[in-house]
Amino acid sequence: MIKTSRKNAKLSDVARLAKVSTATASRALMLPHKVRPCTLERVQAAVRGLGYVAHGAARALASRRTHTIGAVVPTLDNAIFANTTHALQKQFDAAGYTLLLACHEFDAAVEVRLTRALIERGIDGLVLLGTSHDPQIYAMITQRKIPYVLTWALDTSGAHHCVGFNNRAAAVQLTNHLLELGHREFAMISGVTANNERARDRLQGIRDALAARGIKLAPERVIEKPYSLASGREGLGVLMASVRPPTAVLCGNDVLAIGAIAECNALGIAVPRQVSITGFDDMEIASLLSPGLTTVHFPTLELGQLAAANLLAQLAGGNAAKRHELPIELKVRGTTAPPVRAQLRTARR
Amino acid sequence: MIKTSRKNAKLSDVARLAKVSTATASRALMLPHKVRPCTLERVQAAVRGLGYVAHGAARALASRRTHTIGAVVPTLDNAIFANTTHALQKQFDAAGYTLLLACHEFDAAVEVRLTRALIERGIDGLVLLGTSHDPQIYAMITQRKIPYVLTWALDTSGAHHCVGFNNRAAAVQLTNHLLELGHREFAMISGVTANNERARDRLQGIRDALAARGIKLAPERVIEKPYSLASGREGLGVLMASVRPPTAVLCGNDVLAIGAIAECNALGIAVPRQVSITGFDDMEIASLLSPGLTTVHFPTLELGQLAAANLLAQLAGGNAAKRHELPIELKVRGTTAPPVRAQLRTARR
DNA sequence: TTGTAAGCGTTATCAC
DNA sequence: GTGATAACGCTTACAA
Repeated sequence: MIKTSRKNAKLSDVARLAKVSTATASRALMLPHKVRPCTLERVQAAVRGLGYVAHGAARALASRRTHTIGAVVPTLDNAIFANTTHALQKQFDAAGYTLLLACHEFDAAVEVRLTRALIERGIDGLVLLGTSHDPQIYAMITQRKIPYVLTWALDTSGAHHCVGFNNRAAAVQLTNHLLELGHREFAMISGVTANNERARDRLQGIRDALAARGIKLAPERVIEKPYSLASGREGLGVLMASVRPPTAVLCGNDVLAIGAIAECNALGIAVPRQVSITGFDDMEIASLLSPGLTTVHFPTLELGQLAAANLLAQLAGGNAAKRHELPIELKVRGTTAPPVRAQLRTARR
Repeated sequence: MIKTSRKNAKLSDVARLAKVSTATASRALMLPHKVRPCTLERVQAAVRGLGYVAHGAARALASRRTHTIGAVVPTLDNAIFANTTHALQKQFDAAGYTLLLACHEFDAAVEVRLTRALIERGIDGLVLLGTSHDPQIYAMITQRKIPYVLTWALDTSGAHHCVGFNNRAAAVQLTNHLLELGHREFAMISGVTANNERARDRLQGIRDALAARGIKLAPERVIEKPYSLASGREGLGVLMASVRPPTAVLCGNDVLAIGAIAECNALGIAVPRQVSITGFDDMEIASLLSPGLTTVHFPTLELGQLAAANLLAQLAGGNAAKRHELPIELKVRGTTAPPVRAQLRTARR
């Protein structure tokens, strides 16, 4: 049985037991190859014998590195962010870094506060989700020279490292697909666009793609709601109750899309025969249950991996790409025929 | 414009600018009421002027508190853990603590390594998911006297603080419901039970409830697979292809259940007319799309909140409950009639 | 290869 | 209420 001493062993205890100086003991742990094998062995034995665990704060204070990386994300309630965060943690762990996590729930002021808290705790690097952030945040990390990477969206200024998706292009692609199917009556159930350039970019992409065909997205055809199933249901209800219901409803993310489909089911509206529901984000689950669903898939795990790799490269002093765009994938499933009313409307023109 | 000095301001800089000692400067920040208002004002002005941010490592070294709490969870890929983690982070943040997060992906050895890493980084408290952990983990946190709380499951030994669910009782409840509907042919698609007492408890609860009625769960009626949609599909396929397919399939979690339903759809098996699919965990999404689904709901957000509160109470030296069981909820939706074959089989006996 | 010793930036214990 | 000053436990020049 291991003897449990009153106090936790310190490096000096290890050094004494191994009959070396604290400097050598430290080296044995940090740079094993810079120490003679037999002394290394003695130190390691002492470490095991005492159950020594390094004191991170002391180590950080002396070495000026915490081996900790911060991540500030909107929320973990959304699978896409949870996945990405998971991937981040995994990659960082593999590189010997621990993850400090904070969720701001789409509140810009909270984001500033949380970021400040992380910096104060001490982080060697920072992952920020999205590109639009309070100037205070950029000021803090710039002044303290903390390496960072923006994820999910792509920075247009060229000032920041970023690895992400082109949300606008994704929206254009999805909209064009629907246009080719013959749709002309569009609507969107969008996430809240405030403090969320991903939501804004998606909405803009749709507007742009439609504008290219001379179609305008009327204000009453754009519903902005928080990401939730209930929002999706409500949004669809409002849209379909209007005098001129749309034939194609684009949803800001998978949760909204699922809610919209559920409401269609509840209202007896056939999908996609009467209305096409499409959306952004993963939706593996949704597509399983509603096989006709067309979506834009974003590889969130790869995003996390590459974002982590980018930041680690910066930390290693290597040459990390300033901008890395990940490809998205349009997943067309089920029917290719346009909804009934879309055909009628188109024909009438 | 704020002047950006070459180096980050230290407390001694603040003290000099405010014309006080570092001791007073420190007090002004830590115990504002122990300092005369006018000096407090001077210090605060200096802090603002210099953009001073405390050095966490130095602070932790001197005060022996990191204001950081660690959480080791299986994964964030599963919504239930992501939700709980989100709630934890939120609660801890509100109390001035930052969250260090690690995911072990159901690997016991990784869990030990990650926990050690968190301890090494310095944590004031620890949240562990589940009750079954490597003895090394308990040894480390006990020896270092780190307050901790076990979550999700309930500790039976009484040795640990825990706040969680009675997974076995939940399984009994769900099984009894199916028994009352007239089901006699049961099967389970379980998660991997190794290193997962939640999965084990659920399986055991089903076995117990059936045994009480003299029914045995045949080995070929228990399929153990990782939590994934694909697993659910495969599992159901195997079960229904057997010579004597079950009428009631209990799924270890929502993801497996959704997969099972999807496979039913693909195979043309009517749910719940030909087979009842039920499961554990949230399933708000699944139930929206397959209204007949009966599930056991676990309030994961409340769990996170209460677990955090328990740990914070311990940290504050207060009296935290040693064991806190959260109620689960059986959500019966849709049909109450037993599946067709179940009726036939029962009648034949 | 190893040892000596000077920090790292705070907090906390004393006196005053 | 405030100010010296000694920890806190480790890393890292610099010396040997």
